[in-house]
Amino acid sequence: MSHENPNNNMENMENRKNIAEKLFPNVTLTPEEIEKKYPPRELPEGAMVTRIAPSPTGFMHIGGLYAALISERLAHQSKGVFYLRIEDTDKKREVEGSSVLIPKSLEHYDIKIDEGENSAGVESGQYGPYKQSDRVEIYKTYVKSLVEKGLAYPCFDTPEELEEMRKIQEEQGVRTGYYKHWAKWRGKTDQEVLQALEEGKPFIVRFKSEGDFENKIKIEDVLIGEKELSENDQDIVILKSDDLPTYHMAHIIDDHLMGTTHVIRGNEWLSSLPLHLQLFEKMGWIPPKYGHIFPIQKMEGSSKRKLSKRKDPEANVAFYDEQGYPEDAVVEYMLNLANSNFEDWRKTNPDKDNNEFPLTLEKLASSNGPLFDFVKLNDVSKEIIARYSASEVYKRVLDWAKKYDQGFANLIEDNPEYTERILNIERGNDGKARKDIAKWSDVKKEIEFFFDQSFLLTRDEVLTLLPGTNVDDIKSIIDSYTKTYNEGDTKEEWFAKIKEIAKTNGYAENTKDYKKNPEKFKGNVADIAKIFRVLLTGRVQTPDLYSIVHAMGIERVSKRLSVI
RNA sequence: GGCUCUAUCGUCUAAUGGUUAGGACACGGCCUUUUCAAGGCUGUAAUCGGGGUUCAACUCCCCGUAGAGUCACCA
Repeated sequence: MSHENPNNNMENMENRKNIAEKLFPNVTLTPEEIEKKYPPRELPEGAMVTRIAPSPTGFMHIGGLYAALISERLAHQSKGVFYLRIEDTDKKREVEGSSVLIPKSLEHYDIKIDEGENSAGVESGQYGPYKQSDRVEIYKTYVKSLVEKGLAYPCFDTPEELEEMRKIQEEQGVRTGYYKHWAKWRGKTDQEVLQALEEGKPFIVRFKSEGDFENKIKIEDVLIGEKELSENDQDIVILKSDDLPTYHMAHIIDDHLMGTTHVIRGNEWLSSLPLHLQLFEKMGWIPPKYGHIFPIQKMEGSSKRKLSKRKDPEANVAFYDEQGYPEDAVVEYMLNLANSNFEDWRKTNPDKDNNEFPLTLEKLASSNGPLFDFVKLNDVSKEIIARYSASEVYKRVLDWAKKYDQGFANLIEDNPEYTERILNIERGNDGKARKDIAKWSDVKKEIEFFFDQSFLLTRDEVLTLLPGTNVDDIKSIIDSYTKTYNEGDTKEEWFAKIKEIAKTNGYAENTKDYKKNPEKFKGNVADIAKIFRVLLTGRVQTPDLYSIVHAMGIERVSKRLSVI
């Protein structure tokens, strides 16, 4: 390790080359050759190149979708590129077949990737391959050159030795890790390394950090702002014993080669940012801008915690599809979390596609670990569904039911016109539509009673729903109704007749009269309506009765009225 | 535990040293009304605590407290 003698330096360089060659006998490429294949992107000024880079370890996490949505909007609004890169360098945690879930989810939410492998398995883009396991030659080439330059070194510690070291560090109360004098193989002579290699010991490659933990460096995060963090002094692993790189190394190389300008990722990465910046510097590359977003959290008892893959079904994006939330609802809810001015924008632009909303990093910066709020999601969703036409709702519900409730799917598919008529009740584009459907799984319980197949009401049940009402009165009321009913009546005409029926049967015509002199009446007109409501629907709370009567049709109405 | 980040109504947040601290969701009331929704009007509700700096602090600084993240041959 002499720096004084130039001959020694020359000798060291030779030795390192020798070591690198022995480490990677099959690597024949050079960094320069690789760089040539990844020319700078030709994009307009200010265009952002962003990516979503998940590891295929199971289902897609809602936080991943959130980061993807933000990244995609930023890229496309700046006429840039958004791409998907699969980071499958952890073979132990990889879940077979889960990588396809990612493009599937993105496509489902209409988050368009410009490059990467889509759900059909077709890869597009000139900066690939977009799956890290297909890029091992690239990583090894760079790692090899790092070893040649003396910026990385092989390490032959066994896991047991590392465990032992860690224990000692914990006992001594010092920082754990592979750094300074703890970095045993960093100080070994070339001869010792060569010998270990000779013996065929398995190795990993570590980055040789020249950082000092006591040194604070200023880092610039596009979301959090300028912060001070300690310099990295850990000789982190960059190449594992299975020949695959670690995340740190792989993402540095990929983001550089693929021309990424902005990395939007979870803030669990913030503490390793000094390391990443250091790696970029040592590679001689300009780092992208980093933005760390806080995780979406939920309340558990009285404390907040990150949405957990294991405990929380809502952490899985598939959950929202199962529940039947329209994609737009999930997207708009997330846009609202990302930029709180989204709501105002939506209010002033009710008909615009949410893609037109200008998402900004500035507004995103203030989002600090929001709590997932189902009530709010439901509200957003209700507003969106209220704007759908009956036929759109029908189509969406049917699609959903075919996947998650086949029985219900059959029911409404057998009665398309009837179902649409039902769904059209109190639905209009005047902004005053019913807002009682938040998700497709709500629809069944809302409209079930319309269908004879799922409607069974006995006389006794009717009477328990109408306590204190005389059976003869009910009969008489129904009788007057059937006699005066006219299919062509308007809502006003129809209700005038109900009032008339109330009057002739000793009920108050309107609530005001009834409230003035309750003792003079058997009840009021609301009670009359209630009788029909119960007989027709089996419940005491329903949408507008006139609409129900007309949606059901004369035959069904008569049949239901005849139960008594 | 070390290091780091964060802190405004119950929730999501607005207010880049000067506002009666604003909005949305939720909750309550009233109006409308054949029930329920929807709609209109309206109300309750917040700057974590303590010190500074300043004429003036939600805003800047320090110390607490709380929450979160991270400390792997995982990403």
